[in-house]
Order: sequence, then C-alpha cells, then structure tokens
Amino acid sequence: MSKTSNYKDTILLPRTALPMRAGLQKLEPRMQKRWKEMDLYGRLRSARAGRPRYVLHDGPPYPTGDLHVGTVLNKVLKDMVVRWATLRGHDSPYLPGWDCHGLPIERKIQERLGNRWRDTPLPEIRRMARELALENVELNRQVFLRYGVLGDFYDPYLTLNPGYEAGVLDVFARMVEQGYVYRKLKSVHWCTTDKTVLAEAELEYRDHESPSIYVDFQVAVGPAQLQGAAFMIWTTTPWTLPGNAAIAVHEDRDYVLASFGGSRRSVVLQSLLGEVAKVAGEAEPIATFKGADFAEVRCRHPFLDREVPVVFADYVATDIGTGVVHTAPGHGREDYDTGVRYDLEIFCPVNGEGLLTEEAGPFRGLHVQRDANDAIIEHLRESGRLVAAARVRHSYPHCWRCHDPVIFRATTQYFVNVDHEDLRERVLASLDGIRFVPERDHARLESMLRERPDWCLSRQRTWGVPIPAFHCNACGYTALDAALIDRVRDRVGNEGADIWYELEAAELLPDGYACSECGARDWMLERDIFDVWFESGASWRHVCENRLALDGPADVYLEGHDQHRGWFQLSLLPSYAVRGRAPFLNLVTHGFTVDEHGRKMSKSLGNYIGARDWAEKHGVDVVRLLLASLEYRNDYPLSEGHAKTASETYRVYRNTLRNLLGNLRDFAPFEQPAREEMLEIDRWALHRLAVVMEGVAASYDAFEAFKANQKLHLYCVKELSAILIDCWKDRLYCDGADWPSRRSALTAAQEITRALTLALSPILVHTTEEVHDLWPDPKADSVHMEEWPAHLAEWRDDELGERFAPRLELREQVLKLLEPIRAQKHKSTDAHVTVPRGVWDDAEALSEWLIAGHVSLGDALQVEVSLCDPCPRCRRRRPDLDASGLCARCTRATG
RNA sequence: GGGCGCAUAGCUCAGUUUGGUUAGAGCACCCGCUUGAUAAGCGGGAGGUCGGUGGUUCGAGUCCACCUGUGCCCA
Repeated sequence: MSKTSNYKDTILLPRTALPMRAGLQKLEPRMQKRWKEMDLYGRLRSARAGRPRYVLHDGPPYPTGDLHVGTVLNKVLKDMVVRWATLRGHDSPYLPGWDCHGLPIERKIQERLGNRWRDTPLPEIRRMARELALENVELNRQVFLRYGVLGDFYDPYLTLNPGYEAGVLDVFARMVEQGYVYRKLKSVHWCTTDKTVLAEAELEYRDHESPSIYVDFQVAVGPAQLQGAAFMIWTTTPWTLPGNAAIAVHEDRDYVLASFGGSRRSVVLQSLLGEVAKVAGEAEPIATFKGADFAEVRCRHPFLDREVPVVFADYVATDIGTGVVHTAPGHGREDYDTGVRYDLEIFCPVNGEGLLTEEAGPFRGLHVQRDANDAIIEHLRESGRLVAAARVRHSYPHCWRCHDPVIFRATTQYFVNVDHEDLRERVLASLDGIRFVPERDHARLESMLRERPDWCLSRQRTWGVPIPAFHCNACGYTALDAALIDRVRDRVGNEGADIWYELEAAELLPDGYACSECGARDWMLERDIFDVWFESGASWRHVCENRLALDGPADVYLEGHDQHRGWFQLSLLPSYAVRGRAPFLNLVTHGFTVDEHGRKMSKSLGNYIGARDWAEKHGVDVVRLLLASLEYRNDYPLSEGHAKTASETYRVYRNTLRNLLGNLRDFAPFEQPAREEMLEIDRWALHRLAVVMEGVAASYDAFEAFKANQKLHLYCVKELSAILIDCWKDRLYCDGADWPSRRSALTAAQEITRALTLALSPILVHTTEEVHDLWPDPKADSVHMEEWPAHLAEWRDDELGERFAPRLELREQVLKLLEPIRAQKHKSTDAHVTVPRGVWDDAEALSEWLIAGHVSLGDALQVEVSLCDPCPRCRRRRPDLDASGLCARCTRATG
C-alpha cells in the first residue's frame, strides 16, 4: 500500500448521502407523494397564518387534454412567485382554477353527437360537456402536480361550480342594477343550414364564387352638380341590398363625377376611375370632389322606398370596387360599427332560415343564398340601376360543420356599456396605480382600453352560465332585473346553473310575477349564455372575496400577454363597475413559446413540446430550471438544446450543494465560533453570501427569477467552486476535525448551504427538498416550510469586501504566472509565491488563498516551483517538514 | 391590412432610460492540469461590430427614419 493512501484515511474528505446523479424521474414522484401525505400546502397555511398575506390570483386556464411546455411555464412562474413570498414569511395561498365553460368543449360534444346534436336536450349536452371538462381538469391537474406546483389542488376553483356561477350572476346583477347592461342588435356570423350563430373560431375560410355587381344609388339630396347623378357602389352580396342603410365614402380621398358610356353619371373614387370604366363603359370626368364634400348628400335606395345618407368610413377600399361602399349594418361588422357611429337603423330583413322578410319588399320569401341574388340583380337590371354584373372568386367564411357559406345577420345581444358612469375613464385613470411588469404593458393595456367597443356579453350557446333574463311571451318585453337575478343567483349557488335548463320560468320567478309592460304572467327563459370572459372576469368575486377572504386587491395577476385583451382587461371592467377599484396591484405578463428559430410552437410545425414528455425525459427540476432561466417577458425559445443547457446548470447546482453537504459531514455536533473568531476569508465568504443573496432577493422581488438564477449560477461557478471550495479543501480536509480554523470554514459552509438551498427552492423544488433532508440543522419538516434567514444581512461587511478587491486581483495575477509552471506538470500546491507586502500581510492566509505550497512576503510578485518537498499528507510543498516527513500542521493533526 | 412588442457571441442573458476608452458574463467549444468534489473539479484560450439600410452627431449597440424577420392582439 502506498504512503499516500495511508494518509488518505487521516483526512476528512467530503462524504454525503446525496447522490451525484439525481434520478429525478424517481425522486420527484417520491417527493410529491411525501408532500401530499404531510399536507404540505395545508401545513403552510397554518404555519403562516396571521402573517402578511400575499395573494397571487390564478387566472383559470382552459382545461385541455394536452398541455405543452409553454402552458406549464405560466404555472411555474406563478409557483415561483408564491413560493418566494412564502419563503419570505408571507401567507401566500395559491388557489388554482379552471375556465370550464365555453366553445371548445361544446364543440367537442357537438362532434361526438354528430347528427344527434340538434335533437339532444340541452341538459344532456351540458352534462356531457361537464363530464369532458372535469376529465380534462383532472388530466391538467396531474400535469401541474407532476411539475411540482404547490397549491390547493384538491379543492381548486372551477367556473362550473355553483358557487362560482353564483358569483358571476352576482356581479352581473350589480352591473344591471347600476345600468351598465343594455340590449341591442349586433351582426353575427350565421349559418342558414344549421340555423345557428357561429363564433370566429367556427369559421373556415374557403374560396367561393359570388356575384360582383355595380349599382347606382341616385342622388336625392345634394349640391346642384350632383343633381340627376348617382353614387356607384360595388358589392359581392346583392342579397344584403335590402338591408342597405347608407353608402360610405372616405372623407379625405378624391372622388370624381364622371359620365360612363356617354349616358350614366356616377360618382366613384378618382383613383379607381380607370378600373370602373372597364366594366361601366368609357369614362368622361365631369367634376372632382373630396369625400368630405358629400357630408349632406342623401341617395335613393335602388328598389326600396327609402333615402340613405352618405357617411364616412376609413375602411373604404381604394384598390378594388368603386370607393363607394354599400353599407348594411345588419350584415357586416364594419357596416355595423358605421351604423352605430351614425345612429343608422340597424335592421336585418333576413330570418334564421336565410329567407328575406317583409322588410325586403318585393323579395320577401327568397333565400339569400339560393335565389335572392339573381332576383335582385334582375330587378336592378330592369330598373336601370345595375351598371354591370360579373362573377368573382374570393375567400369567404364557411361553416365548420356543414361547410356551407355563412351570412351576416343582426340579432339582439346583451352589452356592457363601457362608458356608463365614466367606467372607461375611471379604469384608465387607475392604471397609474398598477405596477406593470414589464412596464411597457401599461401603454399596451391603456390603448386597448381606450379603443375597445362595448362588451358583447351574450353568446348563442349552451355550455356556460345562462344570462338570467326573462322574456314576456305576450308582448316580448325582456325583464332584466337585479332583484330577479339575485333570486336566480341564490338558487344557482345551491343547485347549479343547470336549473335554468331544467325548470320553467314560473319556477324561477316570484309567484304570479307580471310583465311590467302588459301585465301578462307568461314568461320564457333567455337562452343565451355569457361570454366566458365575463365568467373569468368576475373571478375576483368568488375566488378572491369569498374563498380567499381578500378585502383589497390581489397582489399579482400573472398571465401571457394575450390577456391584456382578455382576462386583465375584462377583470378590470367589472371590478371597477361593481367595486370601483382594480382587482390587482401587480400585473405580470409573459410571452409565448417559440422554437430555436423564433417560430411559434405548434404541432403542425413539428416543434411542439408536450409537458408530460419533457417531465419524463429531463426531469421536472431541470425543466423548471430552464423555464426559470428565461427572460419570460419576451417570447422565449425552447428546444432540446435548451434543455441540455439547463441540465448542465442543474449539475452545477447539484454538485456544489453535494460538495457543501459532503464537507458538512461532521458539522452537527459543533459549537459554532463567534463571528470575530472566524478567519478573515470565511468572514469574507459570509459577506459575499450576504451581498449575493441580497441581489437574488431583489431579483425575485422584481419577478425576475431568471436574474436570480443567473446570480446564483454565477455565484456557484465563480465564487464557490472556483475560489472558496477550492481554497477550503486544504483546511477542511487536513486540519484537525475540531480545530477552530476548520470550524470557521464549516460555519461559513453551513450558512452558504442553507442560503443557497433556500434561494433555489422556488425553482428546484424537489432537489432542494432532497438537500434539505441532509442539512445538518433543519428547522422544519420541509425545505418549503423554512424561512429566509433574517440574519443574512448581518454578515455584510463592505469594508471587508473592499479589502478583498486587491486580493482577488492578486489571485488572477498569480494564476497567470502559474501557467508556465503547470505546463511543466506542476500544480499550484507545488508553488512558492512571493507576494509584495501590503496586499495581505498574512503568509498563511495567502497560501490558502492562492492554493500555493507556501508563500513569502517580499517586494515583487514572484511565482516559482518551490524547492521544498511536498508533505505526503496535504501534498503541499512546505518549508516546515519535520523528521516524519510531514509538515508541522499535518504532524499536529495526526498526532 | 392595422396596433403593440421583440431582434447583442453557437445558447441564455448584461449593457440601450441620462450616446463616448479595445461591447461584458455564464454555458457550450478548443487546449492544458487534476484524479483527495472524479459519469466531478481547476486553469488558459478562441469566439459578437450589436437583424439590415440610411440619417443625426466630433462620436451610436445606445437617438431618428425606413426595411427585413418573428410573435401577440385586432380586422
């Protein structure tokens, strides 16, 4: 046996039960099981009861069968915020939720039912939808739990729960009470085959051949120059002409009155005159106008007894048509907006079957997609109003189910008046009191709020919370009344919203309730449901006020930036309308997942990353670490390469902690030395720890976990691994176990281990628990119940820190000078370093600091191979070897 | 088509608000050392002209304009 291995038994090498290889796939489920069994979440609630609260209110995701890593990022970001708050001693509950109603699930049910859909009773459809929603919630919950997210997952909030539904109805009742809600016609996509409204997501755009006609609207009222002339419109939907209420021009553009083919005199956009002439006949300009000149002009409808005004609109196309736009507010979104702006009558002479009604005059009874077009074109031709007719192929919306082209049709909808009681202005003014992360979102949300139209609350759907209105069967009056809604709310709160579909109106109304208009007592229930955004936008009532007993605003809402238009905005509006205040203090927003090329993640692009796949493949702690290292406020890239990088970082943390734990192998029985008894380098180590952790805390406080991670990583690599742990080896391994010098280092190592573990615990939730189990002095049953060490700041000593600046420089210089010596197969412990006086006049401390064999103080810096022999135990070339061959220190340590 | 963002080494990020010496880290990479943190550790090195173009300026990654790519929202 060699001499060296003899001495190996006399030194204290690191020893720990923490395996080098993590085996996360096994470790994580084990930890999660433990947390569930010990009821970690519940115990944290008790442990932090009475502490300052910090509430992150979870925006409810839609329950889907399949989660990708991007979805999990949102949850992990939230989890880190909550865990950090908890670590700092706050009572920070996390009540996760799901947005269970809505179109995607209803469509799935529709697909399953196929042709049976129309004959299936509504309660049955709702039952199936609920079942699917709950199934998906369960699937998602498993994933979130697999990702180590800590929260009230065994009693989450679901928007389909009676209590939640009652909260929605309560908010609605208060808004009705205060006059925010009104009913009005609005144009919607309508399928005449399925006789149903279609949402934007239910449209598929395909090529479709339509008529393309040019029609003259004779001037009825206008300047002398226009007498006897006409405005020429272009349209591809002749059947909408009965709904015409105006013709629109662009206020700032140039228009020209021209004669076409020598006879017809019509106004068109000047820049389109040439194009129009191709179909309308040779054009001869007569006079030019600005769009604005037509302000007072009125025209005669081409076949109905009606005058329509010329109005201004900025969407007037200048590259196709005539620049004069047929406007039918009941048949198109932009037309509708124009109609609202000019207070035009919004009417829709088309019924649900697609048949023109009485208001369409001679065309009554014709089907808009089958025979109305031809009849109208023929009529226009005969009356001379038709300038030209052709066919055109263009992209046109079709129904997702029957694939037939859809139409626009105006129906009565429920709206929130966002300007009632200055709601919009009040919300805008409140934005200054909200902290936006990132700051730029302030302007984004502000401009969205400024420009948004009134909020259409109603959907002609089945899977949602019903709008609690009653229609009088006798006179058609709609009773939308806060007191009635409160009655419904109370019953829904106990029995669930399904009662709306199971009971008759009379069972939900007070006995003998009579219509205020006609006195009748025969009522019908409204069949529309709420926009799901109204449900989630009212979450503050049930979740924050009722379940979390929160008086003030939530501390944080944290979602993707698509929620500026969605949940953020649509929570602000009801909260202001009902409570006159914002629902949150901090608004944190993250970007979206893209791949390494910056393209969005999608299954069709083949860059889709399933959350479950990655959990199993890389381990959750690695994925969490990856997510925690991203500047999430921009779009963030994810790929296998990124996961690999995260694994490397993970190994750094793990090995650093492993070494620290190994060195603390015999820490437990020690009495810790007083601070002033500690070696200077160890006091410096604690000073640095305090400084680093201060920065880490500031980063977490600013919702910048990625910066905290960066600081921690740098700390591990550059300070712990490269300097401290390397320097400490000699003292920790070779000094006597109970020497004050060794205890001094152990004390520092222990503080570092503690702080580093805790600082990483919001990210590496499983690994830090594993490390915590091996702490020599745990204070709690779980790392997640520990508190951030308050005494950290006391270690800070800036004066000491400054003293080390030149010493760090010296170290750099010595390392450079060591290069040629290393090239001769020598190591730094072979070196004899001469250090100029004034940097650190302590040769022993310097020899540790520089990991040199021995150090002399002198005039100039010099690094050379020592002439001394190495001590066989500590392997340093020492000038003080004794007769046994050991250096003085090793003799004492072994003696 | 419109609005709002983003674009610095192979990767993740600093630096841009208040323009000024050779643009900084870590990881990965290459070379060397170590074998007493060892499927670990230490040291050294190379690598960007800051998406593009054009301006303002004595001077721009940093200010302005336009463009390209990309993302979200809206139409």
